[in-house]
Amino acid sequence: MGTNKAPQPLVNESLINELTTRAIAEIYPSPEMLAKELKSGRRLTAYLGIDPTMSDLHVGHVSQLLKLRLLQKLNHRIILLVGDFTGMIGDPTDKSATRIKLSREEVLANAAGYKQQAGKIIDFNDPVNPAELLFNSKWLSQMGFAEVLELASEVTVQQMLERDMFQRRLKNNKPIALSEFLYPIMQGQDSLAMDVDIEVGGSDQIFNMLVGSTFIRRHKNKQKFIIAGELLADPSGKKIGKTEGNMITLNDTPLNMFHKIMLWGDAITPHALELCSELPMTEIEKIIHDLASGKLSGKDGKMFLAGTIVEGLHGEKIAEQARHEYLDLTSKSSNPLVTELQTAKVTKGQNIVDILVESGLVSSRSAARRLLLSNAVRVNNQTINVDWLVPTSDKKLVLQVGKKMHANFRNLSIIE
RNA sequence: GCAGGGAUAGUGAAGCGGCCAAACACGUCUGACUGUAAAUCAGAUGGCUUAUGCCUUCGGGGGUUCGAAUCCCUCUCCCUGCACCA
Repeated sequence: MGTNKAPQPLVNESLINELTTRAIAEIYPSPEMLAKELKSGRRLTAYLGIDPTMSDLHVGHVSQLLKLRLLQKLNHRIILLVGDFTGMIGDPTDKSATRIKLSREEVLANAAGYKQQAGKIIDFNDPVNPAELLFNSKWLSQMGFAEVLELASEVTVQQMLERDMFQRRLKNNKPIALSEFLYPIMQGQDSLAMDVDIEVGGSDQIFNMLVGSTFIRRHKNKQKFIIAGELLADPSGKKIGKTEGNMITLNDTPLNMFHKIMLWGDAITPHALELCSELPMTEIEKIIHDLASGKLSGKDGKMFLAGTIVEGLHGEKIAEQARHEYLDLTSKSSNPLVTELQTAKVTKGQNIVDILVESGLVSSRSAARRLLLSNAVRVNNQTINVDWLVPTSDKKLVLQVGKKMHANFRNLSIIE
Protein backbone atom coordinates (compact mmCIF):
# COMPACT_ATOMS: atom_id res chain seq x y z
CA MET A 1 0.00 0.00 0.00
CA GLY A 2 0.93 3.59 -0.45
CA THR A 3 3.24 3.03 -3.38
CA ASN A 4 0.92 4.92 -5.66
CA LYS A 5 1.23 8.61 -5.87
CA ALA A 6 -1.75 10.32 -4.34
CA PRO A 7 -4.03 11.50 -7.12
CA GLN A 8 -4.74 15.14 -7.63
CA PRO A 9 -8.20 16.14 -6.35
CA LEU A 10 -10.69 17.10 -9.02
CA VAL A 11 -12.69 20.26 -8.87
CA ASN A 12 -15.97 19.36 -10.43
CA GLU A 13 -18.72 21.85 -9.68
CA SER A 14 -21.62 19.52 -10.22
CA LEU A 15 -20.19 16.66 -8.17
CA ILE A 16 -19.33 19.05 -5.37
CA ASN A 17 -22.77 20.52 -5.54
CA GLU A 18 -24.30 17.05 -5.37
CA LEU A 19 -22.10 16.18 -2.44
CA THR A 20 -23.01 19.25 -0.42
CA THR A 21 -26.72 19.50 -1.15
CA ARG A 22 -28.22 16.12 -1.93
CA ALA A 23 -29.83 14.15 0.91
CA ILE A 24 -28.16 16.36 3.46
CA ALA A 25 -29.51 16.94 6.93
CA GLU A 26 -26.69 19.18 8.02
CA ILE A 27 -23.14 20.09 7.11
CA TYR A 28 -20.76 21.49 9.69
CA PRO A 29 -19.61 24.13 9.86
CA SER A 30 -21.48 24.98 6.65
CA PRO A 31 -22.02 23.66 3.10
CA GLU A 32 -20.32 26.73 1.70
CA MET A 33 -17.18 26.21 3.73
CA LEU A 34 -17.07 22.57 2.74
CA ALA A 35 -17.49 23.44 -0.92
CA LYS A 36 -14.71 25.98 -0.63
CA GLU A 37 -12.43 23.40 0.96
CA LEU A 38 -13.24 20.87 -1.76
CA LYS A 39 -12.18 23.40 -4.36
CA SER A 40 -8.94 24.25 -2.58
CA GLY A 41 -6.99 21.57 -4.40
CA ARG A 42 -5.95 19.95 -1.15
CA ARG A 43 -6.50 16.20 -1.00
CA LEU A 44 -8.81 15.47 1.89
CA THR A 45 -9.33 12.36 3.96
CA ALA A 46 -12.93 11.33 4.59
CA TYR A 47 -14.41 8.45 6.48
CA LEU A 48 -17.64 6.69 7.31
CA GLY A 49 -17.75 4.65 10.48
CA ILE A 50 -19.98 1.63 10.86
CA ASP A 51 -20.41 -0.40 13.99
CA PRO A 52 -20.52 -4.10 13.25
CA THR A 53 -23.61 -4.67 15.36
CA MET A 54 -25.38 -6.35 12.49
CA SER A 55 -24.16 -8.94 10.11
CA ASP A 56 -25.07 -6.99 7.01
CA LEU A 57 -25.11 -3.42 5.78
CA HIS A 58 -28.57 -2.19 4.88
CA VAL A 59 -30.21 0.36 2.62
CA GLY A 60 -29.77 3.02 5.25
CA HIS A 61 -26.05 2.87 4.61
CA VAL A 62 -26.42 3.40 0.89
CA SER A 63 -26.82 7.15 0.95
CA GLN A 64 -23.74 7.55 3.13
CA LEU A 65 -21.72 5.19 0.99
CA LEU A 66 -22.79 7.24 -2.01
CA LYS A 67 -21.30 10.30 -0.33
CA LEU A 68 -18.03 8.45 0.02
CA ARG A 69 -18.26 7.42 -3.58
CA LEU A 70 -18.58 11.03 -4.66
CA LEU A 71 -15.54 11.90 -2.62
CA GLN A 72 -13.71 9.00 -4.17
CA LYS A 73 -14.62 10.23 -7.62
CA LEU A 74 -13.19 13.60 -6.66
CA ASN A 75 -9.95 11.79 -5.85
CA HIS A 76 -10.08 12.34 -2.14
CA ARG A 77 -8.95 9.64 0.22
CA ILE A 78 -11.86 7.64 1.60
CA ILE A 79 -11.97 5.21 4.48
CA LEU A 80 -14.63 2.79 5.58
CA LEU A 81 -14.04 2.35 9.28
CA VAL A 82 -15.34 -0.74 10.98
CA GLY A 83 -16.00 0.04 14.62
CA ASP A 84 -14.87 -3.32 15.86
CA PHE A 85 -13.78 -1.78 19.15
CA THR A 86 -16.66 0.63 19.67
CA GLY A 87 -19.09 -2.06 18.64
CA MET A 88 -18.21 -3.91 21.78
CA ILE A 89 -19.45 -1.02 23.93
CA GLY A 90 -22.49 -0.02 21.94
CA ASP A 91 -23.49 3.38 20.71
CA PRO A 92 -26.15 4.91 22.97
CA THR A 93 -27.63 6.90 20.10
CA ASP A 94 -31.37 6.51 19.91
CA LYS A 95 -31.39 3.62 22.28
CA SER A 96 -33.70 3.80 25.22
CA ALA A 97 -31.78 1.15 27.07
CA THR A 98 -28.18 0.23 27.37
CA ARG A 99 -27.20 -1.68 24.33
CA ILE A 100 -26.13 -5.23 24.76
CA LYS A 101 -22.44 -5.61 24.36
CA LEU A 102 -21.22 -7.79 21.56
CA SER A 103 -18.53 -10.33 21.94
CA ARG A 104 -15.32 -10.03 20.00
CA GLU A 105 -16.29 -13.01 17.89
CA GLU A 106 -19.67 -11.58 16.96
CA VAL A 107 -18.14 -8.28 16.05
CA LEU A 108 -15.57 -9.82 13.75
CA ALA A 109 -18.11 -12.10 12.17
CA ASN A 110 -20.34 -9.15 11.39
CA ALA A 111 -17.50 -7.10 10.01
CA ALA A 112 -16.50 -9.85 7.63
CA GLY A 113 -19.06 -9.11 4.95
CA TYR A 114 -18.89 -5.34 5.10
CA LYS A 115 -16.10 -4.85 2.62
CA GLN A 116 -17.75 -7.00 0.04
CA GLN A 117 -21.11 -5.33 0.50
CA ALA A 118 -19.79 -1.78 0.62
CA GLY A 119 -17.75 -2.68 -2.45
CA LYS A 120 -20.96 -2.53 -4.44
CA ILE A 121 -20.85 1.23 -4.01
CA ILE A 122 -17.32 2.31 -3.20
CA ASP A 123 -14.32 0.85 -4.99
CA PHE A 124 -11.69 -0.93 -2.94
CA ASN A 125 -9.79 -2.00 -6.04
CA ASP A 126 -9.38 1.28 -7.82
CA PRO A 127 -5.77 1.29 -9.05
CA VAL A 128 -5.31 5.00 -8.42
CA ASN A 129 -7.55 5.89 -5.52
CA PRO A 130 -8.76 2.77 -3.73
CA ALA A 131 -11.08 2.99 -0.77
CA GLU A 132 -9.49 1.80 2.46
CA LEU A 133 -10.91 -0.45 5.13
CA LEU A 134 -9.74 0.20 8.68
CA PHE A 135 -10.63 -1.15 12.10
CA ASN A 136 -10.72 1.17 15.07
CA SER A 137 -9.47 -1.43 17.50
CA LYS A 138 -6.10 -0.71 15.93
CA TRP A 139 -5.73 2.48 17.94
CA LEU A 140 -8.46 2.30 20.55
CA SER A 141 -7.20 -0.94 22.05
CA GLN A 142 -3.75 0.62 22.43
CA MET A 143 -4.84 3.61 24.44
CA GLY A 144 -3.84 4.00 28.04
CA PHE A 145 -5.97 5.34 30.82
CA ALA A 146 -4.06 8.59 30.86
CA GLU A 147 -4.89 9.29 27.24
CA VAL A 148 -8.52 8.46 27.80
CA LEU A 149 -8.70 10.79 30.77
CA GLU A 150 -7.03 13.51 28.77
CA LEU A 151 -9.68 13.27 26.05
CA ALA A 152 -12.51 12.83 28.54
CA SER A 153 -11.61 16.14 30.12
CA GLU A 154 -12.42 17.88 26.85
CA VAL A 155 -16.08 16.96 26.92
CA THR A 156 -18.40 18.00 29.72
CA VAL A 157 -21.09 16.01 31.43
CA GLN A 158 -23.50 18.78 30.57
CA GLN A 159 -22.83 18.30 26.89
CA MET A 160 -23.49 14.62 27.23
CA LEU A 161 -26.64 15.16 29.21
CA GLU A 162 -28.01 17.50 26.60
CA ARG A 163 -28.62 14.55 24.38
CA ASP A 164 -32.32 13.72 24.18
CA MET A 165 -31.84 10.08 24.64
CA PHE A 166 -29.95 10.53 27.90
CA GLN A 167 -32.59 12.99 29.07
CA ARG A 168 -35.28 10.49 28.34
CA ARG A 169 -33.49 7.83 30.28
CA LEU A 170 -32.90 10.14 33.22
CA LYS A 171 -36.58 10.98 33.26
CA ASN A 172 -37.56 7.33 33.12
CA ASN A 173 -35.01 6.35 35.71
CA LYS A 174 -33.31 4.08 33.25
CA PRO A 175 -29.64 3.43 33.77
CA ILE A 176 -26.92 5.09 31.79
CA ALA A 177 -23.66 3.23 31.77
CA LEU A 178 -20.57 5.34 32.22
CA SER A 179 -19.10 3.56 29.24
CA GLU A 180 -21.80 5.12 27.12
CA PHE A 181 -20.40 8.53 27.93
CA LEU A 182 -17.12 7.30 26.56
CA TYR A 183 -18.60 6.29 23.24
CA PRO A 184 -18.50 9.75 21.64
CA ILE A 185 -14.96 10.13 22.94
CA MET A 186 -13.88 6.97 21.22
CA GLN A 187 -15.53 8.08 18.02
CA GLY A 188 -13.72 11.38 18.40
CA GLN A 189 -10.48 9.51 18.80
CA ASP A 190 -11.13 7.81 15.49
CA SER A 191 -11.03 11.21 13.84
CA LEU A 192 -7.77 11.98 15.55
CA ALA A 193 -6.11 8.67 14.82
CA MET A 194 -6.88 8.86 11.12
CA ASP A 195 -6.38 12.61 11.03
CA VAL A 196 -9.46 13.05 8.89
CA ASP A 197 -10.85 16.15 7.26
CA ILE A 198 -14.37 14.94 6.67
CA GLU A 199 -16.67 12.57 8.50
CA VAL A 200 -19.73 11.17 6.81
CA GLY A 201 -22.62 9.82 8.84
CA GLY A 202 -26.35 9.85 9.46
CA SER A 203 -27.98 12.80 11.14
CA ASP A 204 -28.36 10.67 14.25
CA GLN A 205 -24.59 10.71 14.53
CA ILE A 206 -24.18 14.48 14.65
CA PHE A 207 -23.33 14.68 18.32
CA ASN A 208 -20.70 11.98 18.11
CA MET A 209 -19.24 13.46 14.96
CA LEU A 210 -19.02 16.91 16.54
CA VAL A 211 -16.91 15.53 19.35
CA GLY A 212 -14.42 14.44 16.73
CA SER A 213 -14.41 17.93 15.26
CA THR A 214 -13.64 19.38 18.66
CA PHE A 215 -10.72 17.02 19.11
CA ILE A 216 -9.37 17.72 15.65
CA ARG A 217 -9.56 21.45 16.20
CA ARG A 218 -7.68 21.23 19.49
CA HIS A 219 -5.10 18.66 18.58
CA LYS A 220 -4.57 19.14 14.86
CA ASN A 221 -5.56 22.76 14.63
CA LYS A 222 -7.80 22.32 11.62
CA GLN A 223 -11.44 22.08 10.73
CA LYS A 224 -13.04 18.66 10.42
CA PHE A 225 -16.12 18.84 8.25
CA ILE A 226 -19.21 16.83 8.98
CA ILE A 227 -21.55 15.60 6.30
CA ALA A 228 -24.67 14.49 8.13
CA GLY A 229 -27.02 12.75 5.74
CA GLU A 230 -30.75 12.49 6.06
CA LEU A 231 -32.17 9.25 7.33
CA LEU A 232 -34.47 7.39 5.04
CA ALA A 233 -38.03 8.12 6.14
CA ASP A 234 -41.43 8.57 4.61
CA PRO A 235 -42.98 12.05 4.67
CA SER A 236 -44.65 11.41 8.02
CA GLY A 237 -41.21 10.90 9.49
CA LYS A 238 -41.53 7.20 9.99
CA LYS A 239 -38.20 5.54 9.70
CA ILE A 240 -37.86 2.79 7.18
CA GLY A 241 -36.69 -0.71 7.75
CA LYS A 242 -36.78 -0.74 11.50
CA THR A 243 -38.49 -4.09 11.63
CA GLU A 244 -36.61 -7.24 10.84
CA GLY A 245 -38.80 -8.40 8.00
CA ASN A 246 -38.55 -5.22 6.03
CA MET A 247 -34.89 -4.66 6.65
CA ILE A 248 -33.23 -4.58 3.29
CA THR A 249 -29.63 -5.59 3.54
CA LEU A 250 -27.04 -5.18 0.84
CA ASN A 251 -26.70 -8.92 1.01
CA ASP A 252 -30.24 -9.58 -0.16
CA THR A 253 -30.71 -11.19 -3.52
CA PRO A 254 -31.74 -8.71 -6.20
CA LEU A 255 -35.23 -10.18 -6.37
CA ASN A 256 -35.63 -10.08 -2.62
CA MET A 257 -34.44 -6.52 -2.52
CA PHE A 258 -36.76 -5.54 -5.32
CA HIS A 259 -39.67 -7.13 -3.56
CA LYS A 260 -38.95 -5.57 -0.18
CA ILE A 261 -38.76 -2.14 -1.75
CA MET A 262 -42.15 -2.75 -3.30
CA LEU A 263 -43.47 -3.29 0.20
CA TRP A 264 -42.54 0.25 1.19
CA GLY A 265 -45.25 2.88 1.25
CA ASP A 266 -45.66 4.79 -2.00
CA ALA A 267 -44.87 8.09 -0.33
CA ILE A 268 -41.26 7.11 0.16
CA THR A 269 -40.39 7.06 -3.53
CA PRO A 270 -38.99 10.59 -4.01
CA HIS A 271 -37.03 10.57 -0.78
CA ALA A 272 -35.62 7.12 -1.41
CA LEU A 273 -34.57 8.10 -4.93
CA GLU A 274 -32.74 11.09 -3.55
CA LEU A 275 -31.00 9.09 -0.85
CA CYS A 276 -30.38 5.68 -2.31
CA SER A 277 -29.77 6.27 -5.97
CA GLU A 278 -27.52 8.31 -8.19
CA LEU A 279 -30.36 9.43 -10.39
CA PRO A 280 -29.81 13.12 -11.13
CA MET A 281 -31.92 15.45 -9.07
CA THR A 282 -33.45 16.90 -12.21
CA GLU A 283 -34.77 13.44 -13.07
CA ILE A 284 -36.14 13.05 -9.58
CA GLU A 285 -37.93 16.37 -9.88
CA LYS A 286 -39.57 15.03 -13.00
CA ILE A 287 -40.66 11.86 -11.17
CA ILE A 288 -42.11 13.94 -8.35
CA HIS A 289 -43.99 16.02 -10.87
CA ASP A 290 -45.31 12.98 -12.71
CA LEU A 291 -46.42 11.36 -9.48
CA ALA A 292 -48.23 14.51 -8.44
CA SER A 293 -49.97 14.90 -11.78
CA GLY A 294 -50.97 11.26 -11.89
CA LYS A 295 -48.98 10.63 -15.02
CA LEU A 296 -47.03 8.07 -13.05
CA SER A 297 -48.96 5.78 -10.71
CA GLY A 298 -47.76 5.12 -7.19
CA LYS A 299 -47.05 1.56 -8.14
CA ASP A 300 -45.08 2.41 -11.26
CA GLY A 301 -43.15 5.01 -9.35
CA LYS A 302 -42.13 2.42 -6.84
CA MET A 303 -41.30 -0.09 -9.55
CA PHE A 304 -39.00 2.54 -10.93
CA LEU A 305 -37.52 3.13 -7.50
CA ALA A 306 -36.92 -0.55 -6.90
CA GLY A 307 -35.37 -0.94 -10.33
CA THR A 308 -33.13 2.06 -9.81
CA ILE A 309 -31.85 0.96 -6.43
CA VAL A 310 -31.19 -2.61 -7.50
CA GLU A 311 -29.48 -1.36 -10.64
CA GLY A 312 -27.23 0.90 -8.58
CA LEU A 313 -26.02 -2.10 -6.63
CA HIS A 314 -26.11 -4.91 -9.16
CA GLY A 315 -26.09 -3.32 -12.57
CA GLU A 316 -28.68 -2.91 -15.26
CA LYS A 317 -28.93 -6.49 -16.44
CA ILE A 318 -29.54 -8.02 -13.05
CA ALA A 319 -31.97 -5.27 -12.11
CA GLU A 320 -33.98 -6.00 -15.22
CA GLN A 321 -34.00 -9.69 -14.39
CA ALA A 322 -35.15 -8.98 -10.84
CA ARG A 323 -37.95 -6.87 -12.24
CA HIS A 324 -39.11 -9.67 -14.47
CA GLU A 325 -38.95 -12.21 -11.72
CA TYR A 326 -40.89 -9.90 -9.46
CA LEU A 327 -43.62 -9.46 -12.04
CA ASP A 328 -43.65 -13.16 -12.63
CA LEU A 329 -43.86 -13.87 -8.94
CA THR A 330 -46.68 -11.45 -8.33
CA SER A 331 -48.92 -12.09 -11.28
CA LYS A 332 -51.90 -13.97 -9.92
CA SER A 333 -52.19 -16.49 -12.69
CA SER A 334 -48.72 -17.82 -13.06
CA ASN A 335 -47.29 -20.65 -11.09
CA PRO A 336 -44.75 -19.09 -8.77
CA LEU A 337 -41.89 -21.10 -10.11
CA VAL A 338 -39.01 -18.77 -9.64
CA THR A 339 -35.30 -19.32 -9.56
CA GLU A 340 -33.47 -19.75 -6.31
CA LEU A 341 -36.29 -21.29 -4.31
CA GLN A 342 -35.23 -23.32 -1.35
CA THR A 343 -35.97 -27.00 -1.60
CA ALA A 344 -37.43 -29.30 0.99
CA LYS A 345 -37.58 -33.05 0.59
CA VAL A 346 -40.81 -34.79 1.46
CA THR A 347 -42.17 -38.29 1.22
CA LYS A 348 -45.38 -39.47 -0.32
CA GLY A 349 -48.29 -39.37 2.07
CA GLN A 350 -46.55 -36.99 4.43
CA ASN A 351 -48.79 -34.60 6.30
CA ILE A 352 -48.72 -30.92 5.46
CA VAL A 353 -48.32 -29.91 9.10
CA ASP A 354 -45.10 -31.88 9.34
CA ILE A 355 -43.84 -30.46 6.09
CA LEU A 356 -44.44 -26.90 7.16
CA VAL A 357 -42.48 -27.41 10.35
CA GLU A 358 -39.67 -29.45 8.83
CA SER A 359 -39.12 -27.07 5.95
CA GLY A 360 -38.65 -24.26 8.43
CA LEU A 361 -41.54 -22.24 7.07
CA VAL A 362 -43.29 -22.15 10.42
CA SER A 363 -41.97 -22.51 13.94
CA SER A 364 -44.45 -24.91 15.46
CA ARG A 365 -47.16 -27.35 14.60
CA SER A 366 -49.72 -25.16 16.32
CA ALA A 367 -48.66 -22.28 14.13
CA ALA A 368 -48.92 -24.49 11.08
CA ARG A 369 -52.46 -25.46 11.97
CA ARG A 370 -53.42 -21.87 12.56
CA LEU A 371 -52.11 -20.84 9.18
CA LEU A 372 -53.89 -23.71 7.49
CA LEU A 373 -57.14 -22.70 9.17
CA SER A 374 -56.79 -19.16 7.88
CA ASN A 375 -56.27 -20.28 4.28
CA ALA A 376 -52.70 -19.11 4.22
CA VAL A 377 -51.08 -22.22 2.80
CA ARG A 378 -50.96 -23.03 -0.88
CA VAL A 379 -49.51 -25.83 -2.95
CA ASN A 380 -49.06 -25.00 -6.61
CA ASN A 381 -51.22 -21.96 -5.99
CA GLN A 382 -54.09 -24.02 -4.61
CA THR A 383 -55.23 -23.30 -1.08
CA ILE A 384 -55.08 -26.44 1.00
CA ASN A 385 -56.35 -27.51 4.39
CA VAL A 386 -55.15 -29.44 7.39
CA ASP A 387 -55.78 -32.84 5.89
CA TRP A 388 -53.60 -32.39 2.85
CA LEU A 389 -51.08 -35.14 2.23
CA VAL A 390 -48.29 -35.37 -0.31
CA PRO A 391 -49.95 -36.92 -3.37
CA THR A 392 -48.56 -39.93 -5.14
CA SER A 393 -48.53 -38.47 -8.62
CA ASP A 394 -46.53 -35.25 -8.88
CA LYS A 395 -42.79 -35.03 -8.66
CA LYS A 396 -42.35 -31.39 -7.75
CA LEU A 397 -44.61 -29.01 -5.92
CA VAL A 398 -44.32 -25.40 -4.88
CA LEU A 399 -45.35 -24.74 -1.31
CA GLN A 400 -46.27 -21.24 -0.28
CA VAL A 401 -47.16 -19.73 3.06
CA GLY A 402 -48.85 -16.38 2.93
CA LYS A 403 -48.31 -14.28 -0.13
CA LYS A 404 -45.67 -11.94 0.97
CA MET A 405 -42.11 -12.95 0.88
CA HIS A 406 -40.03 -14.90 -1.47
CA ALA A 407 -38.64 -16.64 1.58
CA ASN A 408 -42.05 -18.10 2.21
CA PHE A 409 -41.83 -20.39 -0.78
CA ARG A 410 -40.36 -23.87 -0.92
CA ASN A 411 -39.88 -26.28 -3.73
CA LEU A 412 -41.02 -29.68 -2.56
CA SER A 413 -39.23 -32.53 -4.18
CA ILE A 414 -40.89 -35.79 -3.50
CA ILE A 415 -38.91 -38.89 -2.71
CA GLU A 416 -40.26 -42.38 -2.76
C1' G B 1 -25.02 0.46 54.71
C1' C B 2 -30.44 1.77 56.11
C1' A B 3 -35.57 2.35 54.54
C1' G B 4 -39.24 1.79 50.83
C1' G B 5 -40.85 0.32 45.65
C1' G B 6 -40.47 -3.02 41.62
C1' A B 7 -39.40 -7.58 38.19
C1' U B 8 -45.90 -10.40 34.17
C1' A B 9 -45.74 -13.26 27.40
C1' G B 10 -41.97 -9.58 21.32
C1' U B 11 -42.69 -4.45 23.87
C1' G B 12 -45.56 -1.31 27.26
C1' A B 13 -48.94 -2.50 30.93
C1' A B 14 -53.40 -4.82 33.92
C1' G B 15 -54.26 -8.69 37.30
C1' C B 16 -53.01 -9.08 43.68
C1' G B 17 -55.86 -16.60 46.26
C1' G B 18 -59.82 -20.19 42.16
C1' C B 19 -63.84 -17.80 36.41
C1' C B 20 -55.57 -16.81 34.38
C1' A B 21 -52.51 -19.44 28.91
C1' A B 22 -53.27 -14.41 31.87
C1' A B 23 -57.27 -7.86 30.28
C1' C B 24 -55.81 -3.81 27.15
C1' A B 25 -52.49 -1.27 23.78
C1' C B 26 -48.55 -1.53 20.37
C1' G B 27 -45.97 -4.87 17.47
C1' U B 28 -46.05 -9.40 14.58
C1' C B 29 -48.59 -13.04 11.43
C1' U B 30 -52.80 -14.41 8.29
C1' G B 31 -57.33 -13.40 5.50
C1' A B 32 -60.54 -9.79 2.65
C1' C B 33 -59.99 -5.48 -0.44
C1' U B 34 -55.83 -3.85 -3.62
C1' G B 35 -50.93 -2.93 -6.99
C1' U B 36 -48.38 -9.58 -2.85
C1' A B 37 -48.18 -1.00 -1.58
C1' A B 38 -50.55 2.23 1.97
C1' A B 39 -55.09 2.85 4.52
C1' U B 40 -59.28 0.06 6.25
C1' C B 41 -61.92 -4.24 8.08
C1' A B 42 -61.64 -9.35 10.19
C1' G B 43 -59.09 -13.30 12.66
C1' A B 44 -54.79 -15.22 15.04
C1' U B 45 -50.66 -14.45 18.33
C1' G B 46 -46.78 -20.48 24.61
C1' G B 47 -46.40 -25.73 23.24
C1' C B 48 -48.40 -30.68 22.25
C1' U B 49 -49.93 -37.00 17.77
C1' U B 50 -56.69 -31.13 17.32
C1' A B 51 -57.86 -32.03 22.04
C1' U B 52 -64.76 -28.35 24.77
C1' G B 53 -58.03 -32.43 26.67
C1' C B 54 -52.95 -32.27 28.43
C1' C B 55 -48.14 -29.82 29.43
C1' U B 56 -44.95 -25.49 30.40
C1' U B 57 -45.10 -20.05 31.44
C1' C B 58 -46.00 -14.35 35.39
C1' G B 59 -37.20 -12.76 37.79
C1' G B 60 -34.60 -17.76 40.53
C1' G B 61 -35.31 -21.24 44.63
C1' G B 62 -38.28 -22.91 48.76
C1' G B 63 -42.91 -22.85 51.59
C1' U B 64 -48.43 -22.10 53.07
C1' U B 65 -53.03 -23.88 50.64
C1' C B 66 -57.65 -28.60 48.03
C1' G B 67 -55.84 -24.52 44.74
C1' A B 68 -50.69 -19.24 43.87
C1' A B 69 -48.89 -14.55 38.77
C1' U B 70 -51.54 -13.40 43.28
C1' C B 71 -49.87 -14.98 50.50
C1' C B 72 -44.99 -16.13 53.35
C1' C B 73 -39.46 -16.94 53.33
C1' U B 74 -35.04 -16.44 50.67
C1' C B 75 -31.73 -15.24 46.55
C1' U B 76 -30.64 -12.19 42.16
C1' C B 77 -31.26 -7.75 39.54
C1' C B 78 -33.42 -2.73 38.96
C1' C B 79 -35.51 1.91 40.89
C1' U B 80 -36.41 5.84 44.72
C1' G B 81 -35.08 8.30 49.23
C1' C B 82 -31.44 8.69 53.25
C1' A B 83 -26.52 7.85 54.86
C1' C B 84 -21.40 7.41 53.23
C1' C B 85 -17.75 9.23 49.68
C1' A B 86 -11.78 9.22 46.90
